[in-house]
Amino acid sequence: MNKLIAIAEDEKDLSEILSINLNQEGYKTKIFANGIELLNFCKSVIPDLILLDIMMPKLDGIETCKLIRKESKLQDIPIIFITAKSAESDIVVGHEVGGNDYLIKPISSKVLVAKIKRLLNKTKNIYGANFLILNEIKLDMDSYSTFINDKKIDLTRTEFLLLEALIKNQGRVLSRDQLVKRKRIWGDDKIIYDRTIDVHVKNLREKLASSGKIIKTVRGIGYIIDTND
Amino acid sequence: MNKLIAIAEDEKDLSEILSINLNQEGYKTKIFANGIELLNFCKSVIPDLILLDIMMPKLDGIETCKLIRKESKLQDIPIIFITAKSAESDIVVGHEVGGNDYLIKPISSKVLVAKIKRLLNKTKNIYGANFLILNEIKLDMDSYSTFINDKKIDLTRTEFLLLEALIKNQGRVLSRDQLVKRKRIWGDDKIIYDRTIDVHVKNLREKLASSGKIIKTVRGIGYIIDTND
DNA sequence: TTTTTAGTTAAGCAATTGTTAAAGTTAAGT
DNA sequence: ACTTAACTTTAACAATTGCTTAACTAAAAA
Repeated sequence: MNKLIAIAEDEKDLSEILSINLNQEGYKTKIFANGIELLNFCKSVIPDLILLDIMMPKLDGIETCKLIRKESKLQDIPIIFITAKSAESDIVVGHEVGGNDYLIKPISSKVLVAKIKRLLNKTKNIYGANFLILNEIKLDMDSYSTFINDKKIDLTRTEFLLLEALIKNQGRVLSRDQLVKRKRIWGDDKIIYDRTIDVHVKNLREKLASSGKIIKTVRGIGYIIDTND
Repeated sequence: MNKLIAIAEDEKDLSEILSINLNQEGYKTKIFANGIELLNFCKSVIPDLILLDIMMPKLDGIETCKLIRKESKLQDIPIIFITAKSAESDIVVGHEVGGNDYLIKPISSKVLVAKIKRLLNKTKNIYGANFLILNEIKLDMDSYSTFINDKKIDLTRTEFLLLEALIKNQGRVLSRDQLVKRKRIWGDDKIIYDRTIDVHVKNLREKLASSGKIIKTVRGIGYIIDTND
């Protein structure tokens, strides 16, 4: 089924380009000049994803997001904030009010589509799949238990979630910085020294024994799961 | 995915003709009357290629190009200058400030499309994944790994990023100075002796083995990737 | 030939990562 | 509330990697 993406953005140039790009990828789009228009529309139709510019007249993105998250029918819709290059603090606030991701201007169409795809596919997988499997490693997402060749091993909560993050991003390097900012592991505002990751990785490798080899270090960048060799 | 071409040209007749021609070829276009308008737009959206008239009111093509090349997010966008028949010197200056190619008025639509295709086809994406491909060389931008004929080779972070810069600017000489100032490689304020580049290039060539031949030295100027011969 | 520029080498040094142990934290049981 | 145990985080130090520089050689230009 064709997904509907709502775009709330007052810069017409930008919203049109976004819309064209998304249409080409097979998404339907609907453009709104501010938060009020968007919310009005949502009374009758529930979009599958919302792009929300933070700086907007009448009702800005942050306030709009807060209102969306209050509506039980709308509260699980993925929201991507659009923010100006400079305003790093926007990202933090965006997260706090329930944003799922953000795009920093100028926006590349590649990044736009990638983020949207990621979010739309994610919501699909949340329901149903309770196992995360990678070769001989199996994570039971319900019981938080880990198996290697169906033999149970004990991981702590942090180790388990770290391994989950790495597996879910298989083939992509995750920097310490990206890892340390994971809400799923460290909540909203806890600040963790990035080298803490190294210790967890060390312990993970140890507990995974020979399977631990798949956690590779990419010097100068971060860690990655790589099953080749 | 459909590419967006930005046209900065004050002669409305010409920009419309260019736009129509490109639309027919399946490109999206956006017209700007001068450099300022273009740069403004680029604060929100990154075009895939820019056509830049040298003679423009407010902010001419050369100055516009200089400003684009200073922005790390925009610095690798292919730029084609549009210049009047007489002004041969424009071509030289255009190259110096980082232009990739030029079109001389009157512009034939055949030449226009050919030049654009040549510049855009250099890097193709496969599977929507983040690959940078040049002949037998493939860079996986997610895992920071490099392949030659699908065989993995080990590059260090710096070598990888240097190769990325050269490939993204294929056909354009990058001076040691330009390279040494790349934020993506050396961050904001690190000062590097420019001949350090030579050593990295030497190591790169060695690791790329026979494929290393494509990194050419342009004596007195810098390095370039050139796949001819 | 002289001068300039680029290629190459190797050593010192800086940056990054691995590892350990101790201190801090949390949670559960008594 | 106290104790204990398990886990997390940090700090310190060791090991490693690879970046940068300087010095020398080779090649090209003047």
